[in-house]
Formats: sequence, structure tokens, C-alpha cells
Amino acid sequence: MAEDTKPDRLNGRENKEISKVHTSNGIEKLPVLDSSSKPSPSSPHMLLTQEQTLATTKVEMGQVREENEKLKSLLTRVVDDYQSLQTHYFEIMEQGKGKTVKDLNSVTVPPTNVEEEHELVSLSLGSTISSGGLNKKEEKSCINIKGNKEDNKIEKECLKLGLDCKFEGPSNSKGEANVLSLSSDNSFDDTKDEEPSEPCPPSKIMKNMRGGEDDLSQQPQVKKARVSVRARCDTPTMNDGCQWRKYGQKIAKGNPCPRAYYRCTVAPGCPVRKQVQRCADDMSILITTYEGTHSHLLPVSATAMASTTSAAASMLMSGSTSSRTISTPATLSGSSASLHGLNFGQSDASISRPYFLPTASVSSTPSYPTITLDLTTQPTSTTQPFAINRLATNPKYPSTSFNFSSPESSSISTLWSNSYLGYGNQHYNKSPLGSFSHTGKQTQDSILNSYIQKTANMNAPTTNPSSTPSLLTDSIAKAITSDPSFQSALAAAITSYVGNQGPNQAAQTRVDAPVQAHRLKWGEQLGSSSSSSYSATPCASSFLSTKSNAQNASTQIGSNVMFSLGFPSSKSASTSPTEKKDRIS
DNA sequence: CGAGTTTGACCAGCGC
DNA sequence: GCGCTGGTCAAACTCG
Repeated sequence: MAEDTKPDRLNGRENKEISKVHTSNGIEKLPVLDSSSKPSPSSPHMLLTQEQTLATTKVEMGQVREENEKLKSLLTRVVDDYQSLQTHYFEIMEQGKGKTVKDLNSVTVPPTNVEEEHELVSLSLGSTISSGGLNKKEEKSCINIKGNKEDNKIEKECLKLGLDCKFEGPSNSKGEANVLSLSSDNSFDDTKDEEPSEPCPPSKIMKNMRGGEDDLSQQPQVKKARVSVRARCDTPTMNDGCQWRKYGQKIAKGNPCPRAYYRCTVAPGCPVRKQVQRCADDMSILITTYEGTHSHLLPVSATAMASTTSAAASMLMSGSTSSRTISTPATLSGSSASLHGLNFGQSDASISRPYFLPTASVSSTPSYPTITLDLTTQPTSTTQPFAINRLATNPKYPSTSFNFSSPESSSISTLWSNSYLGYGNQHYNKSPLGSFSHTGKQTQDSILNSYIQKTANMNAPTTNPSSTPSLLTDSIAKAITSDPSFQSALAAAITSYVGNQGPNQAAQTRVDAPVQAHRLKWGEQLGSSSSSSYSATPCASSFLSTKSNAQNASTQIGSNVMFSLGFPSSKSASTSPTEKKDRIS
């Protein structure tokens, strides 16, 4: 929680950053920083004297200070909660919930308490050890790291890494990378990031798996989270900012279009892979599925997707983790219980996290819970801003579909897509991922309905075709402010992203990172302390372009969550023209 | 010539 | 145990 010491700094940048975000997002709506509270001395019709201006400024400063104080207190609270949850998590894991952990430990981890805890944290957070599982190398690395550092410190670090969804620590050190890989593999994977970044080359892991050397991979319950992005795209692949190398292509059953397999080549050994396939029903829709977490610094242009997938995967895994018996009531209540990443591992299936997505559907495969972001969905209703459809679900991984069926959905999709693809300028728009998690099914419907109702009401008054650009951000803001788990997921992604910022990062990235982090804070604060008060503040409102028409859709999801994001065609900068052939053998 | 792609083969998981 | 399918490997090939 390095942020502890930076609240003021972040706040101080807030306005600047916000305004920047607005422009970068291409959102033309008026600055959210209320003009009411912001004097415009330059106006020829304004007779404000300098004194008046100063007074106004003072008032603003006072407000900012107050907010800063609030933020500080919130941050402190969050840190405390984080620590308590961490402790609680360890306790739970020790109490036998961590069969998986046990197994894992049995493989290569010496039974020292500290190490056990450490691994428990990492693994459980990942919550789904990829079938590939950790290879011995990774485990060893992790262990070595432990041995090299103070136990407590190590524990925390590993935990943090895992919770933060893997972007942290550019994996310069094997130790970090390993830890990340543990957590990521286990948890997500996705996103971009969900799966733990595996320091070892996938091929090696594969070999290990095949060789049967890795007991971890044997675990039947291990799930690899995936983040799937559905977008209308004319090009062979979406440009997500990363460099990919195609390593295979297959004709999948049920789809005449071949599925291409890509591997991240930004850095050797990066475990991230993606599958690209055209939708059988609509060839114009490109389905890109990300798996794993990058184990390297990401290009600015790739951070959006990476963070998104990471967050989505985190959310997904939080609901599909093995710790379904553990509940985090606070999640729904919006209490401070939701912390960066921590609630990923703890959050359970019993908690439903309403998230708003332009269109989210859930799809699932027996072994790969998948979150799909979809902007391709056409509006299904003109009267209901949101429609939630239950898709065919896999008994094991129920699917849920969220349709952002407002009339503006198309525009939103486009906006989203553009924002997403407009890396460099708008990577932060992506933050609006929804996050879904599964919770007790008995409560899903009720929660979902209430949530929908709530969001619909909020949305109704301000829904305006002309404000389409802001709609998305509003929705995002709402999602963030209304759902702790989402905040957590987002926080994880952002935190990891920020943490990844290295001196070499592009200036742009550096500039934006704080914004994102800040947004996160806002979102957390809003969410955890009741959004209304904050959202009303100039800063809050400006931050995330929060307008009243945010839309949130909530529902419970089974283990498989699919967020569907629409991505417009991207120029396959990173991926090869491979699919142009799309050979259909 | 190196990087990336193609493509048949191989392997593992799963269901019957 | 067998076949199907998804996923990956790696040699051959293509391209700049």
C-alpha cells in the first residue's frame, strides 16, 4: 500500500488529471468540475473581482483539503481492513480450507509455517492454479525468495503481489515474477492478466505438465481464468498493444472459423496467450480470449487491455475460487472490507457483485472460467437501459449475460472500443469493467434486480443520446462506486499497473498512471463510504466523469463470467495477418 | 537471414 | 479403453 503516503499528492493532481482524462477519452461533455464551484474569471461577463476569485479559490481549496482528509482517513481504514483481511485469510487457509494449498505445498514446499502461509496466499489468491500449474522452477523461485527475505516481509510482498494481480513487479526479479505467477495463474488469469504470470516459458511449463512432473497441474479443480473480448473487428486481430506471435491454429468444434493461438512476445517467457476466433454467428465479431498475466512491463498501449483483463480475471476468480465457503458480506455492503485484491481471494461465490458492463455475457468452459467483455451486443430493449439475460449456462459455471441495452449501446460500444484501442491517450477508459462474481444463487436474483432497478433509476433522468460519450464513464463510475469487488478488481489492475511503472515507461504512462490510481481511490472511497457524498464533490464528479446516469448492472454469476467488450476493428498492429487467411481446412 | 506464420503431429483431458 | 477435442509443438515455409 504505497499509496498511503501519497493521498495528498494524488489529490492535488486530481483536477489536472481529470481534465486530461476527459480530453483523452474524447468525451466532449462539459467538465464535470462543476462550473458552479469553479469561477470562470475569464468570462467577459463576469464581474468577479480578484477578491471574489480568491475567495472562491479558497473555498475550493478548503473543499479539496476536506476531501484529502477524507481520503486519508479512508485510506487508513482500507489499509487496516486489508491487514485484517489478510490475517483472516491466513487463518481461514490454515483451517483447512486450503486443500489445494496443501497439495501444492506437498509438492515442493517445505512445511514451514511461514512458507505455507506464503504459498497459501499466493495460490489461493490465484485461486485457480492453472492446469499448467506452477512448475517446480516457479515454486523454487518463490521459496528462494522467501528464504532470502524476512518472513513477514516476504509474506506481505507475496500476498500483495498476488492480490494485486500480477502487474506489479515487472518481474525483474525472479522472485517477484514467481510470486506473481503463482497468484496470477491461480487466480485468473485473465486477464490479461489474470493468470499469474509465469516466469517460465509456457513451453517449459507445458513440458512439465506433459511430463507429469508438476503435481500442481494435476489438480482437477484448478481453473484458469480467461478474459474474453468480443468486438466487431474487420481486421484479423484486435490491436491490444502487445506483440503476439501465432503458434497455432485450429478448427474448433462448432465454429467453421479457425481459432488462432497467440503468445505474447513482448518479453520472452511471458505466459500470456490469447485465442482469436471469429464468431460463428457473426463473422464480423472477433472474439479474443486472453489468458495469463504479463510478466513484464507493458507498452503503454497495452496497459489498458492488460489491466482490464487482469481486473476481470481477478473478479472472475474471486467468484470461482475454491474458497466458496468463505463469505465476505462486506463486499455487497460496500464496506471497507473490499480491499485491493485481497477480496479477490476472499470474496466468494456467495457474494454477488453487481457490475456494470456495456455488455457482459458469461460463457464457460469446464476448466476455464471466462469473463467476456462485449460491446457488440445490440440493444435488446429501448425502454430498459439494461437488460440482463441469462445465457445458457454450464451447470458447473453458470453463465450470465449482461446487456447494456440502452439505445446508446452502440455508441457506447464504439466509444469503449475507441477508448480502449486508442491507447496512449485513453487507456483509462477501460476501467469500467464489470466484475461479476458468484454468490449464493438464492440471492443473486434479488441483488441483481435491486441493483438494476437502482441503476436504472439513476440512469433514467440523465440518459441522453447526446451524452453518450459520458454514458460509459458514468457507468464506469457507478460501477466502481457501487461495487466494492469491482473496486478491488480494478484496484488490483491499476495498482499493478502503477506498480509496474518503471522509469522507462513512457511519459504518458507516467502521467496517466496516477490518474488511474487516483480514480481507483475515488472509486473505492465512493464505494466504501457511500458514493453520494463524494460523487457530489467537484473532484469526485470530475473524476470518472461521474454523471448521474451511470448505469450498473448487477447480477450474480456462476463461476464463469463473461464480460463482453466491444472492440472495434483494430488494426492488427501487433498481431499478424495470419487470420486473413482464416483458413478453414 | 531472422522473425513470424503455417500446418501436421503430438499430447492430455474428458466423455462415452 | 477408445475416440474426440482443445491446446501446443516444431519443422517447413514465407516474408521483409
